Order: sequence, then structure tokens, then C-alpha cells
Amino acid sequence: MARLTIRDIARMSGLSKSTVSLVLNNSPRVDPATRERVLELMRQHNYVPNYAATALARGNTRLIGMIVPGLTWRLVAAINYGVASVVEGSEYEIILYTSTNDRNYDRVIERILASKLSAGLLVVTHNQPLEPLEKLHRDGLPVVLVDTLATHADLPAIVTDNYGGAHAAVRHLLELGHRRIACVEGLMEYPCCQERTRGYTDALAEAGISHRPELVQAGGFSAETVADSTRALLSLPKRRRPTAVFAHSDITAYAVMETVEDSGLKVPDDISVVGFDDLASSEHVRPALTTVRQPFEEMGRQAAELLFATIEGGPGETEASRQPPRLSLPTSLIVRDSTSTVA
Amino acid sequence: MARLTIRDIARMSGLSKSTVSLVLNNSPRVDPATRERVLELMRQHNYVPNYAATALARGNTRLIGMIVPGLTWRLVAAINYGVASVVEGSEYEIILYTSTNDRNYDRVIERILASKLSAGLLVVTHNQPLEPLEKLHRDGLPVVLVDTLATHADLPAIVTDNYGGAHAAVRHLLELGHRRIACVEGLMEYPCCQERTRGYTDALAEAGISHRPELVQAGGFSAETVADSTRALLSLPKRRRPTAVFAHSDITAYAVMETVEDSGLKVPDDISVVGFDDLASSEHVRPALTTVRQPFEEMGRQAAELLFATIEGGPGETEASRQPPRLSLPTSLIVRDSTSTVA
DNA sequence: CTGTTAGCGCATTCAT
DNA sequence: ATGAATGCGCTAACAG
Repeated sequence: MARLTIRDIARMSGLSKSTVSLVLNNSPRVDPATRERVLELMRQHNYVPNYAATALARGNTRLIGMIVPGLTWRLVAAINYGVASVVEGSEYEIILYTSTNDRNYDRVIERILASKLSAGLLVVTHNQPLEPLEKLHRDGLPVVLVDTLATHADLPAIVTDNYGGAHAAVRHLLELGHRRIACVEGLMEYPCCQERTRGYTDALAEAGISHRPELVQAGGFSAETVADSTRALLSLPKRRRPTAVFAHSDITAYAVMETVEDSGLKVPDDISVVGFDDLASSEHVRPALTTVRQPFEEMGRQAAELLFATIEGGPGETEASRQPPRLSLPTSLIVRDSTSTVA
Repeated sequence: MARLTIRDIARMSGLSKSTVSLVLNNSPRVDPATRERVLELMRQHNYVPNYAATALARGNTRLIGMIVPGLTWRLVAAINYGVASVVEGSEYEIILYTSTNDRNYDRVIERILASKLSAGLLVVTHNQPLEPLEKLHRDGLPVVLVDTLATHADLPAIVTDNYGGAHAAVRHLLELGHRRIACVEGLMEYPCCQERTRGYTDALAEAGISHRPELVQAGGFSAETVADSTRALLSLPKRRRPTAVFAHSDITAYAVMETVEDSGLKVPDDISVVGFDDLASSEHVRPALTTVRQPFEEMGRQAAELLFATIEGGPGETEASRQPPRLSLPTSLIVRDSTSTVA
């Protein structure tokens, strides 16, 4: 597999390297006939330009980095798919930075990304400090956040309407006649979770229901904490006990449902449950979970397109680019079997 | 962010480029004192060698390609995690090739991978033709298959014991007293599915149960086909109707369970169901699914390590390497609530 | 429209 | 132990 170089093609075609290079780069200023001849030659000999050489000469690569935290793979699959669907139509490739533990996050940022390996960066759902990313962005590396709701960050981002989603979920419960609606929260360091609680609180307030702190429980990401919280809710005296639970995530909702059933109550007959995310499995859980769907795939697509736009747009220190675009995609309520009218 | 080059470091340290280069490559023939001085300088100025330049000069990159088919993301998450956990301890990065549709598979193989972008290739669960991969491998690009049970392929692979897993699943049902055990198959083009049917058939035969073709149904990957197959099974006269179903995958099992319940029967009371894979969601499905666990994460780890070994091992046309290593990882039966003794 | 000439940043001989 | 020279394969002015 003696690799062919551009020089070989040049010799074979009787042209010079530069002309061949022009062909490679689709330059209009090359004779269509010779152009076709060269292309044919390449095809015949299975010539492929050396990536490293191209990158070096150009001064930039055609790779985009994608940072995804290890723990959120279940959400990330769909995002990835969306990203991939637009990337594969381009000349770019994805290079994947997964940090399975948090410690090497800094290494990833400081060392690898500084090596000019990627032309842009997609950062998926994470709660690491954003300062390093902002610095990179200021230094000219396009960065797009995906599902990282960092309100204070000075970075372009694709997010979903967490507030609206939560609000709609609670509205749904209210319309079913529920009045005592609990909330089992996720990690409140995440702005998205803060938004969800805000949506919950506001929806209740708008319905004229006064806030009851005892109905808002910490959940976190651990099934045990969620179980504890759920038991705390169930142990309330009957007339103060919630008839419905809004969970900050589908995973949380699963744990809530399991705890409810373990304690001899039925979902949705005794307690309705709404989740958030619409993971693929939520359709198969029994009862099938009513939940707020996040358009993950679409988010991935939009994020990739935004990133490409920024990359192609050049340094673009225009007035418009100083205000980083922040696209919020709508969520939708998927009503299934885990919610019903209040008994 | 005017990027520093090796030349800058050389100037600052009063040395020549080549000496600095020697430091970068951990050459023993450089004075420990100067070596430390140079390293310190690099640290201070946040110098990182240009990846493309290094790759070009060396003639090889420190990237490993990972081909994953778009449709199997749910399985792939855990594999990825395993791969990432070993890659992040190395100097390599992952570059992700996802083909969301099958058409560009050839393009991926022929063009991108031939561009010397990756030092090795990890190919995850796919059913594309393997010839191109074999060719690449012969041409010196290390390739490792993950969960692609291609019995006839001349490539190193990490697989799981599909036969043994299926066998164990059916044994489990037999021990519960079931005699009429159906099988809802996956895509039979996949060798792994062929193995699963073989395990099913053999386990029955060993128990002295004669093969009943009507109990083996096509499932494929579509929920509707599975539903059809399940209804066909349920519509058998009561004394020929199966009391248990072995499904080729968890997803298939979900659809089987739903169809069973739609028709008014109960899992596991009327019909026991066993899946294959142990997706994360199988724990949350109701009834929680009894299934055969594949050690996805471990597969990813092993695959990455095998790939590294081959890369570092050089061209290695030894006698041992002519016989491509084929590691089969054991599966384990996870008993949950979807199986019970026969009524 | 096409060829000439210089690099891109680094690794790697060969000298010293 | 360190420096000078050369080339990896390609792009990008600048000429013609």
C-alpha cells in the first residue's frame, strides 16, 4: 500500500502539483477537461489526500471536537445521532472527547484542544466550569454548547425550553384535577433543573395554589435518594399527601414509580407521575410514562449547523456575533399512561 | 492566541529546534537539566505541539477511528464508555464515524479511512460487508471488530458468547418447568442471531424436546413484525401455545410483552419472557425483564486494549498474528420478574 | 488556465 | 549533548 501523493498524480497527469491541488480544492480556475482527467486518475488509483499534510498546510483541520461527559450517555445517544447526521454530509469528522472521570477534564481542555486538532467544539450536557471554554472561544475556537443551560456563559448554545416543559407538565396535572402536586428535583447545580422547578412553581402559582415546601423534594441522580424522597412524600398524612408527582427526569420518574408501587399504591390510580426527557425506554416502562419530550436529535442537528456556520463564518467579530446566539427548542408533552384524573 | 511553535521554544531556551524536539520525544540523549528547563518553559507558555505537523512528520497519527452504525446507539453507549475509559489513559483520541444511513458506508471506508487519519480502527456491531475492512487490515491498518460476530472474517474481534447466553436463557425456562418455549428472532443476517437460535435449539434438544418450527418466529428489528409474530404464537390452540418466549433482544422482548398484555394475558403468569442484552431500561420495564446480560463496557475496554496492542506491536506479521485473536466474553443471566414457573 | 516557489511545524538523519 | 540540513504532503501566493 505504497501511498500515492499529490506528486504522483501530478507526474501521471503531466501536470504540476499545484494544479492538482487546485483540482482537489475545487478551484474554478482550472480547465474542466484537465480537471476531469485528474479526478479520473485519482479515482483509478484510489488516491486520497493525506489529512495531516492538508491540515498542516491549511493551518486548520476539518475535525470538530465533541465533549461529552461519561455519565450522560443515555441522553447523549440521540444528540450524537443528530450531530452525526449533519456532519456526515460535510467534509468534517467528529473527534470524541469523553471524560469518564472528572479529573481529566482540565487536561482535555488545556492540552488536547489547544493542539489545533479541532476546528470547532461541541460541548454536550455537562456541568464542568465553563471558563476554559469561554477562553478558547474568545481565542477564536468556535464553541457551541448543547443542552448546557448556562445562563451566564458568553457562549452560543442550543437548549430546550426547560421552563416551558415543566410548566406544561404541571398544567397537564392541574387539568386532570390534581391540586397537591409534588416535585422531585434533579441536581440543582444544573441550571436546567432550576428552570424546571421554576416552571413547576409558576404553574402552581398561576393556578392559585400556594407553594408547599414539603412537596418539593431533592432527588439528585441516585435512585436511592429519589426513593427516600418519594417515601417522604408518601408518608405525609393522607390529606396533605400529593396525588401527583412531577419528576425532573425520566430516570427519576422510574424510581418514583417503583417506590410508589413498592409501597402498595398504584400509578396512576393513586398517584400520577410525569417525567422529563422522553428517553426511548419511557415508552416501554409500565405504565408507559407521561413525560416532556426533549428534541435531542434536533438539538444535535441545530448545534452542528450552528457550529459550522460559525466556523465557515470566519473569525466574525461582527456586532451580531458578540451577542452569542442562544436557540431554545420547544419541548412537547407526551401523554401516556402514568397520569390520570385525580381520584 | 498566536500559537507557539517549536521554534519559539527553541529561541527562548537558546537551543535549536531539534533539541527541543528530542525533549518532546523523551529522548534519553539530552541533558536532564536542559530537558527540565525546556519542559518548564513549555508549561509556562502553555505550548502544545501541533498535531498535524507531528502526524505528518511521523507518518502516523495518534487517532483511532471508531465506526458505529447509526441504528444501534442504544447498545453502543456502554461500549463507547468502555473504549473511552482506556483511550483516555493513552495519548490517543477517538474519531467517530457514524453512518446514519448505509449508503455512505463505502465512502467512509474507502475515502476517509484511507486518508491515514487513524492509526487503527474499532468497528462496532454492524452488518456491512467486511471485505473492505479485511483489505485495510491486510494493508497494515489494525482493525478490531466489536460485537460483530463474523465467523468467517479474518479479523481480530471481541464478541460475546451468544450461543451460551441463549442456551442459559432457555435452560432457565426449562428449569421453571416450561416445555413449549418459543423463540422470536432478530435479524437473521446477523451471525449473533444465528448463534442465539442455535443456543435455543440445542438447549431444547438436550432436554429431549423435539423442535417445533411453529414456535420459531421472525422478529426483525421492527416492533410491528414482533407484534405479528407474537400474535401468531398466541393464536395457536391452547395446548400448543407456548408458555414462554425467548426473544433475541431486549427491544424485541419489550414488544413481545406489550403484545401479550394487549391480548389480555399476563407476563409472567401466562407467559414468561426472556430477553437478550440487558439494556439499562430493562430494569425499569414492568415486569422487570429477565434477560441475558452482555458485558458491553468490558467489551469496549478489551477491544481498545487489543487494538492498542496491535498498533504498538507494529506490523507484526508473526505466526501468532496470522491467527487473529477472537475473544469471546461470557454473558450472564439476570433473573428478574418476567419469568416464573409454568402455571 | 497552469507552473514556480515557499513555506506549514515537526522529526530525523548526519555532523560536530 | 547539541546544531544544521532535509523532507513529510499539501496549500497558497505569485508569476507567466
